[in-house]
Amino acid sequence: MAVTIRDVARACGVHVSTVSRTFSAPHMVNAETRTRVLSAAEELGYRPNRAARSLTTGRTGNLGLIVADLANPFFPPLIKAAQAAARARDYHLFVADTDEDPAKEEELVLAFSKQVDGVVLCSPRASNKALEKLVGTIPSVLVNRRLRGVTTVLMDVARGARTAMEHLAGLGHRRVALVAGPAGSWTSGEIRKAVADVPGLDTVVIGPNAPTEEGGTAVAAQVAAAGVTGVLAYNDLVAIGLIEGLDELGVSVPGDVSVIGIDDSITGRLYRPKLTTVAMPTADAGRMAVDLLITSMSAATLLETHLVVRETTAPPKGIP
Amino acid sequence: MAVTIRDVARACGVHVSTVSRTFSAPHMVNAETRTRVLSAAEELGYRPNRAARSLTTGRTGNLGLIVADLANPFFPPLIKAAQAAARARDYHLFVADTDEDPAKEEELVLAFSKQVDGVVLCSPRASNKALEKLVGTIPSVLVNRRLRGVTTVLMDVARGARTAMEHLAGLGHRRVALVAGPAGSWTSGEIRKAVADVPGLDTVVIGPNAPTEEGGTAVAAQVAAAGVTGVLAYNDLVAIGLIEGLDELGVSVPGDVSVIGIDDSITGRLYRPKLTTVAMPTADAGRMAVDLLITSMSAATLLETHLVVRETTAPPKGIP
DNA sequence: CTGAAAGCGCTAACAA
DNA sequence: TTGTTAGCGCTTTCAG
Repeated sequence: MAVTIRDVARACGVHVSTVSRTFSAPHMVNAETRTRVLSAAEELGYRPNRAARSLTTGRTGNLGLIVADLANPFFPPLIKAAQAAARARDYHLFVADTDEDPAKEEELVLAFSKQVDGVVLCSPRASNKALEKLVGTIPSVLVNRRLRGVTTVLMDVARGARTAMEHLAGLGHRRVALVAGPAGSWTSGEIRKAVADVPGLDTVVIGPNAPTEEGGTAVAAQVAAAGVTGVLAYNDLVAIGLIEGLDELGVSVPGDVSVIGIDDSITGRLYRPKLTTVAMPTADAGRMAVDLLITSMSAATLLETHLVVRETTAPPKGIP
Repeated sequence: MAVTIRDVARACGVHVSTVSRTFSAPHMVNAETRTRVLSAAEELGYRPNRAARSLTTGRTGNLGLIVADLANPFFPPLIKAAQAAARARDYHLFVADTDEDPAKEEELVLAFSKQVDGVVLCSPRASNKALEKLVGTIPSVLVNRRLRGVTTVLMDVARGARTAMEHLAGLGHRRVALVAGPAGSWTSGEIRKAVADVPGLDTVVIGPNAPTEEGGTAVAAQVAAAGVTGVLAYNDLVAIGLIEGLDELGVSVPGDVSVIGIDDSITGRLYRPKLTTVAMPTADAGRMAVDLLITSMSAATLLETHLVVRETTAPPKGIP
C-alpha cells in the first residue's frame, strides 16, 4: 500500500489534519511544523491521493479533451495549445480519441465524469439530443459545434470557405466542386451553406465523405467526371487524398484541376505541390476552450480563418 | 450535488450495498430487485463515481499513455492501437504529451498516479535514474526504452537502420551521413550503434538533433557540405525537413543525394517524392504495451522493422 | 495553531 | 439474497 497522510502524521507526531493543511493551506500551519511535515513527507515519499482529495473537495484538477481522431493532423496543434493553457492554470489535461464514433463520445464523457472537472469536446459527432444529455452531466465547452446554451469556440470556417471559393472564381474557374465532410459535422454544414451561392460559381456538392485521405481518394473519379476545374475539400487530408486519386487518373493538380484544402495542417504544408488551404486557428481554439472551461465563462467565440494560397490552385486550363 | 448511490437506494427502498452490488456484481442480486434498482438509477440519472470506487477497490479502470510529442506522426497509430487494446479489456486510456520535456514526464506520471492503474511511457527522455524512480511509483511499461527490470516493448530499429544503410551501399553509395535524433533517445542510440560499421560505407554522424522537421532543415547545409551522397535520418519528419532544406540549397533528392527516413509515417507516405523509410511496428507496440500492462506480465519484447523503398533513394550521381 | 470528528461515495466483509 | 458495519485517503468544520 502506498504511503498515506496518516503515515506522515505518525512519523512526525502530528495529526492528519495538520498534514493535510500543510499541503492544502500551508499558511495556516506553524512554519516549523510545516518544515517537519514536509521533510517527513519527502522522506517517506508521500504523494497526496488526488482521487481521495477529489472526493471531499469535489475538484480533481484535471480536464478532459475529446477529439474525433488523433491521427488527423488538425488536432495535435489544438491539443498542445489546450495542454499548455491547462498547465498554465495548474490543471492536467487528459486526451481521448473517439475514432469518429458518436457512441464512444458518450462513453468517454462518462468515463471522464468525476475524474475531471470539465471537458472540451472537439468537433463532436453526436446528435444534438445526445450532446445535450452529455453536456448536462459535466461542465463542457464545445469546439466547432453549436449547441443552445453551451459555451462554444467556433472557427469561422464559413468565411474561409467562401474566400477560398472566391479565390477560385477570381482565378477564372466557373464550375467547381465541394467535397463535403461527414454528416454529423458542424464544420461541414457551415461550409456547405457558405459556398452555396458564390457569385459566378456553379458548385456541385459531393459527399458526405470520411474526413480522411481515403475519403478524398474515394471520390476522385466522381470529381474527375463532374466537369469541374476547381475543388474545395473538407480538410487537408481529404484534399491530399483527392489529389493522389486524381493523379492516378492522370488528372494533374493544379494543371487540370485546382484543389483547396481546409486546416493548414503540417501534412498539407509539407505536401508537394504545397497545398492551398484555409488556415484554421486551431491553437487559439484549444487555448480558449480550456480558458473558458476553467473560468466557467459562458460564451460563444468565433475565431477568424484565412486563406493560404500555395501551389495547388491556378487558373483553369486554357485561361492564361 | 450529483445523484449518489444513496439517492438510488432511498428511491427504491433498498440499502446502498444492494445498489452497489447491482452495479459491481449483478448476479448476486435478485433479478426483480435488480431491475427495480436499475430503473430507479436510470430515472435519477445515477452515475457511479469512479473516483470513490477506486478508493475502496484500489482499481480505477484507467490507463495512462505518455508520449513526447502528439504532433509527431509516429505516435498517433501507436496511441490508437493502445486505445483499442485498452477498450477491448474494458479500460479507458488517457493520453498526455510531454513536449519532449523530461520534467513534464515526471510531473505527468505523478498526475496520473492514483488516477490510472498503470502507465505506458513511450520513448521517454528522462535519465535512467529519474525513470527508475518513476516506474517505481506505478505499474509501467516502456516503449522504445530499456531499463533493468521494467517491462519493455522495443522496436528493432537497429536492424532496420542497418538494412537502410545496406540499401544505400547496394545502390553504390560510399560516403553517407546519419542525421541523429535527440540525446536522451534510446532509438537514436541504437541507430548510431547499428550503422557504425556497415561494410563498404563511410558514415559521418550529424547531431544530436531535434526530432522534428526543423531539426532536419537545420542541418541541411551541414549535410550538403559533408560530401555525402546518402543520408539516414532519425525519423520521417527529420528526413522531410532535410529534403526541404536541401531543396532550398539547390540539392535535389534523390538526384544529388538519397534520403531515408524512419517510422513510415503518413506524412512520409504522402510526401513527394515519396519517402523511402524504415517501417516501425507502432500499432503492434501500442497494443502490446497495453496488453502487457494489463496482464502485469513482465517481458522484454522486440518487434521487427522493415525497409520500405520508395522514391527518395537512387544510385549516387554518375553511377547508372 | 492544532486536534477531534464527521463525512465525501463507494465497496467489502460479515451477519442475518 | 439483503442489510450492517467498517473503512478507502483526504478535507473541513468545530473546538480547544
